[in-house]
Amino acid sequence: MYSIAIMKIATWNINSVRARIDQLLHWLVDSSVDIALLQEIKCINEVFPTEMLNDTGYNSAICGQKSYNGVAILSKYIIDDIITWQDITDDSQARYIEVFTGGINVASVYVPNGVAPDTQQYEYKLHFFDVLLKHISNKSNFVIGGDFNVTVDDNDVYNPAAWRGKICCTDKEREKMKNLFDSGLSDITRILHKEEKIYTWWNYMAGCFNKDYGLRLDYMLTTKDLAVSSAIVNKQVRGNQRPSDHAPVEIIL
DNA sequence: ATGGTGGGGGACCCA
Repeated sequence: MYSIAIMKIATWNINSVRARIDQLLHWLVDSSVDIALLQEIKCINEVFPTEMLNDTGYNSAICGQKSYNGVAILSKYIIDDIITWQDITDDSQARYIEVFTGGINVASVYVPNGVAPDTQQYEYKLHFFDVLLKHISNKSNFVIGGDFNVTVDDNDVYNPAAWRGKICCTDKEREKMKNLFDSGLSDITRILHKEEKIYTWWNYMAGCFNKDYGLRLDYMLTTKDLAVSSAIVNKQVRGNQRPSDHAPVEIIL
């Protein structure tokens, strides 16, 4: 059963859902988001603001963790068939949740940061991509959004020369993203905005947002059986008081 | 110049 409705699906690394619940509710309403994919909720399921979201018209599926990580999916539609990373791997970090809602399969992912090449965390990041690729291969009617912590090319980096070889900009990480694209997932933001500089994350430090010193780390990837009419970065949300360091990416399906 | 900010939780870890 394929959806023929027009829907807005968006991803946002919120950097603590409890610190930004008011911003979340305003964004959902102001942007008319139908399905929201959240990362870095930084709380356990029991203290996620499920009731406030329900009062605003959203069901929640949560894969939480104390203090760090944590992902969730909010939907105006009924949520079925919830799968978390812990259901499909022996990894205890809360970085992936997948559901069926609004007639499509949707996943929210928070790829490890990786810290720097030649670290254990970097190897964990590369391995995470391999496990993710294996899990999502051959899916259809599928949208996966989230913080992939990788730039695909120089148009995703404000200062490519300075960032070359640094974390989020290494060849090995970019190869993992290409593997996802080769498996049938479309980088819909880039497809609809070729050759543009696009960023979704700006460091809190040194006024990076005001200088537009950013990276594109957040993506909405869609299988080719889905038609997407727009994909934008909502920079207004990054300009809020006490913002997340990431801006949402919003697509219309 | 190796700084700067921010969230979690209550000293440092993570980004």
